[in-house]
Amino acid sequence: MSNPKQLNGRYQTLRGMRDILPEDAAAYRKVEAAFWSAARAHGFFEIRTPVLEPTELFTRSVGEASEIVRKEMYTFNDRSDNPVSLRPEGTAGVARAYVEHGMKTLPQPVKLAYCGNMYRYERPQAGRFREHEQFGLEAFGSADAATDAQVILACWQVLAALDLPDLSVQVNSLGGTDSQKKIRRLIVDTVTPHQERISDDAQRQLKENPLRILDTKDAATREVVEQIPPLVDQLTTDDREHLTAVLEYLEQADIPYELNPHLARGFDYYTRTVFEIWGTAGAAASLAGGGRYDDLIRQLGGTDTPAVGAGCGIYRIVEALKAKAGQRSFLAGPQVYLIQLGNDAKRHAFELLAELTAAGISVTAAFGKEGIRTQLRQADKLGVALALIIGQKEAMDSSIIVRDMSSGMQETVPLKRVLEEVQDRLPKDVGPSS
RNA sequence: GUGGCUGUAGCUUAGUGGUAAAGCGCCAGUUUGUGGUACUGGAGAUCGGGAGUUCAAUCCUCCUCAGCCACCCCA
Repeated sequence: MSNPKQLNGRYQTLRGMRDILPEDAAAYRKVEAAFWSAARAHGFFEIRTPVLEPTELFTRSVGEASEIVRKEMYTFNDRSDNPVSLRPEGTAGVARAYVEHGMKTLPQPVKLAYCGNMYRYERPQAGRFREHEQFGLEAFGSADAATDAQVILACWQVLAALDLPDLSVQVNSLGGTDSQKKIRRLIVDTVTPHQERISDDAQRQLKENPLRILDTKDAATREVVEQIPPLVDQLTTDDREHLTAVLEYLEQADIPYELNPHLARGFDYYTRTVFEIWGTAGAAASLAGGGRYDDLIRQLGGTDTPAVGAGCGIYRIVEALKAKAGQRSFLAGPQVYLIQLGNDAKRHAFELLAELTAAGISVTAAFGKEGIRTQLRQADKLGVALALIIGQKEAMDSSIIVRDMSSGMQETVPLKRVLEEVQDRLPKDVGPSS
């Protein structure tokens, strides 16, 4: 409908989509590495599921009435006219895979980790895009509170490993199936008499998903919400004990948490424990969120299986990382710059390139450039540790100049010995990231 | 989906009702084969797109698209 060419006839990314440039990509790597390391430490196995799923998978799991399903899904009919959607979140697909592949026959709990792009057709805003990368953990087949705590712990450890300041873990319980009914009833009964005072959004929520009213930002609505009696009192004894146990485990692991009775989540499938981890920007940029979903597997056609999981937004974590005082770039450029002067030298240089790269050394060269000054200048800008200079003279007697870029000291060595000379002089601990 | 602000070279910005500047970056050079400083030159903008008003619009009006911010919601 709209013209795809916006920038003077050139193409640009779709709304809410963005290129992740090398600088940020390096930070993503860093975060992903921290995640996989924690996932491995906690015994989670990687799973990769499709980006595209039948639309019904999400309407069933995330919820027909949820904001996400109502207006934020990329939904369309494929060429066979089947309604399909880009995944708006990760849990549904993993849960589907658990059922589809009969993972109930594996030793329980089955612990799965994933990392991938999620899609939501929203209005872009700070920390929110239409495509975003998320990593997550899901544990199926354990109803134990310790499993809830382990998922929270794992997320916490990822963020802590990245040394993010001022993290805050928010925990609440929405109750199991029975208590949740009572809680919804209580909210509706308390708020309804004050309907005129609450916002339009809240009135809609009251009908569609009363739990959502809990975290309203509207001042007037908030006042009404404050009148709701403590929800903890509505929990069944089992639910209350479960919550208490989760909190006790968190304490044991030294995780500073806050019991937040206003915490609710936008997916309908949550039962009992829900949690979020906030960074310095508070609720406005929750870095991670998740909870227990004991009914989901059955709703998706599997046998009754308790489960708990979490998802974390990588870009938000990257933002928090970059905001840290004195944070340096994670970009790792090449270590060695190959300077060649003249055609003979260029041939030798190319041979050398093959040899050094095969040995795992990160080498770069600008073969189109001539002139030593230009090439040195570029080597400097790239911040390489060493420059290797080969000109006519060196090409003739099979030698090469090894120049240390920070000290300016250089030495001519036989071509045959370059590899070891380079290996000797490169800082050992600093390798290319990845 | 709702509301507010914004839109000039790759980036950050200046500017005028008569078709545009600067800094950074990029490219090339500053007599001999050596960088980080300095200097010189060059490339690069249909002033987001479209329509309108006008003799004339980058500058005025409208529409549209995009970006930013907030709400809804979420990572």
